[in-house]
Amino acid sequence: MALEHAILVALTERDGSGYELARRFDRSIGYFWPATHQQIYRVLRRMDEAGWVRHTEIAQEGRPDKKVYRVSAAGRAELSRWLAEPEDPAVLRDALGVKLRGASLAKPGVVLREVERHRAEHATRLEVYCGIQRRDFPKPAKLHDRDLHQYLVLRGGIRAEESFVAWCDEVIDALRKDKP
Amino acid sequence: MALEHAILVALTERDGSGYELARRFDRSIGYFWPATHQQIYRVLRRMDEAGWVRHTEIAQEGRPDKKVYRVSAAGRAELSRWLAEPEDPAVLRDALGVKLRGASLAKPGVVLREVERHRAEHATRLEVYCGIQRRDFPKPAKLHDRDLHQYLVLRGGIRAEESFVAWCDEVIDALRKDKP
DNA sequence: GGGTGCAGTGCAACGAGTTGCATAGGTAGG
DNA sequence: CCTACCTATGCAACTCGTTGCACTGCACCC
Repeated sequence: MALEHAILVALTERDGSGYELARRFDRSIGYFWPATHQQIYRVLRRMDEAGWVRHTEIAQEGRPDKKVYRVSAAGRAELSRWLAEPEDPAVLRDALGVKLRGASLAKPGVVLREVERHRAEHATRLEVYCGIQRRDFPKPAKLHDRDLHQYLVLRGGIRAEESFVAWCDEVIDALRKDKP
Repeated sequence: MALEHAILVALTERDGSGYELARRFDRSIGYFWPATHQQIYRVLRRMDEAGWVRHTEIAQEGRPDKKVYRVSAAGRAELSRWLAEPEDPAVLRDALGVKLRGASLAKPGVVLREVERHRAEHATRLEVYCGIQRRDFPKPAKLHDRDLHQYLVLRGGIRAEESFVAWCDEVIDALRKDKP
């Protein structure tokens, strides 16, 4: 139940509408906590009812009105309560592991090709993250507080993708050698 | 929708009851596709109705009867169909990233302690996986087919935990230095 | 002129996963 | 002796997340 809190963090960084939050999730927080606009709208309404956020309706020309949300004092209190609360460590959940484990039940090469496909996709993500790192954090040693935290989160994404790609390479190599 | 397929893989390796499958998930496949006994029971019934598995009721003394499931021809067909079907790569989803991003909104040290806690838990998991590796796969170069696949899946778990622990160390180091 | 994409909100239905509980006898430990 | 856990199944209720759709109007490209 952390989408509420992910939204609180995002809104603390900057106020925004549901739509705008969904875009931001696509580009940053969503790398670590994906969410669709649907989910965000529903949760924002719930948070509004709970008093964690307040909204201001903004009339616009040519396009629909929007509701811009900001975090209330209660929301900030809830966020700092949650930050201090111990969280269960996340678990892995990747169907590729299941497929690999069942690889001998498919035609030869089928799972190998799937691993290669996943490798390519993760390598692409890694490229994206590295690009962000080069562009936004060229001098990591100088970073403090918020900027530092954002950088470290990105580092987590980079490390995760790197290790996934390296694993794929190990798997691809082993599967090729196993087939004479 | 891969729990069905995870169960098919597990049942192909060895027939079993719902309960027994739940135990096995706790100890092996569940490292990559966690599932509770509840979920497994429900999905097994659905799979039975769909004809992917068949069950035999086995009377026991002193304890409840059990239903032992085995994969049918239709189940094997479905499994090989699924294995050949491209899967969307898994996404990261870890609340620790959200907490880190919101670290400056909590009292100093609160998030640092949480990262340390997670590091410890992931290090423990890593130890468990390494133990399994030493015990079950002392000579990885000799492995083939099923054994090789199982080993490679385990390697994925090890790499993921290693990289998570390394990231935690980077974060802990950076957070300590940032606080004068 | 028609398709696509963006901005903006939202409903309705579904599927996946979690939690609490119930039943029932056996076995182990404080 | 009582608590707690193990084997074994299952119901009920819930939360969480996904997918498909609807409406409006502008801008862009072919």
